[in-house]
Amino acid sequence: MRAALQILDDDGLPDLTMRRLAAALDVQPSALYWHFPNKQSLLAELADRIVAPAAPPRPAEGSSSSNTRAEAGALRDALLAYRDGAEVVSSTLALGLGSSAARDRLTAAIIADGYDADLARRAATALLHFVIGHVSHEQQRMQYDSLGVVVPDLSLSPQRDHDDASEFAFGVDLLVGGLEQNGSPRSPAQTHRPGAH
Amino acid sequence: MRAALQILDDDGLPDLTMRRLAAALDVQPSALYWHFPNKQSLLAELADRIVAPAAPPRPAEGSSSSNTRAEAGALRDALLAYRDGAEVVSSTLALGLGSSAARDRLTAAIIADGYDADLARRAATALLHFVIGHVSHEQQRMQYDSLGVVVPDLSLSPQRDHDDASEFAFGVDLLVGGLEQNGSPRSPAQTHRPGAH
DNA sequence: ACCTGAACACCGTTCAAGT
DNA sequence: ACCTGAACACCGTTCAAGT
Repeated sequence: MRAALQILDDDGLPDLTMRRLAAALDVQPSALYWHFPNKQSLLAELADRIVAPAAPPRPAEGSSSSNTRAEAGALRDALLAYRDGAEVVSSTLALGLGSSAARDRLTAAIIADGYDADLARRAATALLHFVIGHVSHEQQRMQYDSLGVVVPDLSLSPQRDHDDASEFAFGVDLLVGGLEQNGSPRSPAQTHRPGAH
Repeated sequence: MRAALQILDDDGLPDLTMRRLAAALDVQPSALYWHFPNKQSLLAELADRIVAPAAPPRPAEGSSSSNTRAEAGALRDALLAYRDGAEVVSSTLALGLGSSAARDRLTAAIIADGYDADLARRAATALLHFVIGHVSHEQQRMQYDSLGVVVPDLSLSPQRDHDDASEFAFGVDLLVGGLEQNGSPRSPAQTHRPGAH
């Protein structure tokens, strides 16, 4: 795991191959298959380690939706801490393998902000998709910037002064805003569009 | 492109290799490199074709945020129309290659619902991340379901009756709700958290 | 318990050469 | 203009065999 995180951070996810990892450990590639059934499970464990330090400052009651915002920010920080961190978590998230910790933590934060558990779970899913998508985008742009690739800036985009952090906060605010108006804190569970099913 | 979409839909993105595509066209793999500089650009063009039919029903003025909701739904449908469609678009989205059509169309829909252009662009980015993340998740679950893989259902999730469509609608509603309270239609541009930089 | 050696069945990409 | 042939430098994974 330590060696894998090293390779990931130094050279990126595409270079994190079983053969390269084996070489870093002075071992034959086949040796890794005694410790992990396959590459996917190795990545899943890596994802857990990346998400793990995403502990939010502290649970605070009262201030509106502050726990949710803090948790989203902490998760972003955790993903940004390793190169291609978002991509690693994204790849394992869909498999049901690992990284449910991220969703669980977001859910807990939303509940701590006073929302019903079922609503919280669904909102956490939406928030998680946004967070991973956004950070993934950030990191891929970083990679292309560092490679000197001229990424064609969106042709008709006049100002590009919103930096990543504020754009991230904007997205979180949209979701939190929707949350606050949909099921307001301490209200019973309520579906968003009655009769939609 | 036709052959590539065929392979994608029949066997999924992992099986869409240059060699397999060449074989389907009765051609040597190297022949493809006369038509495309590399695999990435081939995928980018594929992504454009997948997103293309995402035309929303019709622009309607008046009903609150209906254009945005319709466009998001149309985009979801387009991604679902091909196996691993979301993954294809996701992979090219970050590169700045192609698939800016999706963001542009979402932006246009939000503007049509009466929002300021700058706000619309940032909201479209957030919405796009959610849509792609959600559909990507849906499709990966499909793949594992069809393979008979027992995906460990979230341990402490009592009811799992919200189907994908309604969960998708819920996420869209959250973002649209946040949009409605943040910068209400026809109001001038306004930052979300003054002094946040 | 943990690893090696050797193989299997693949990849994307390049490039001289053909027609 | 469009393609072949042949190669380069890789992949993930399996499995008998070693210690």
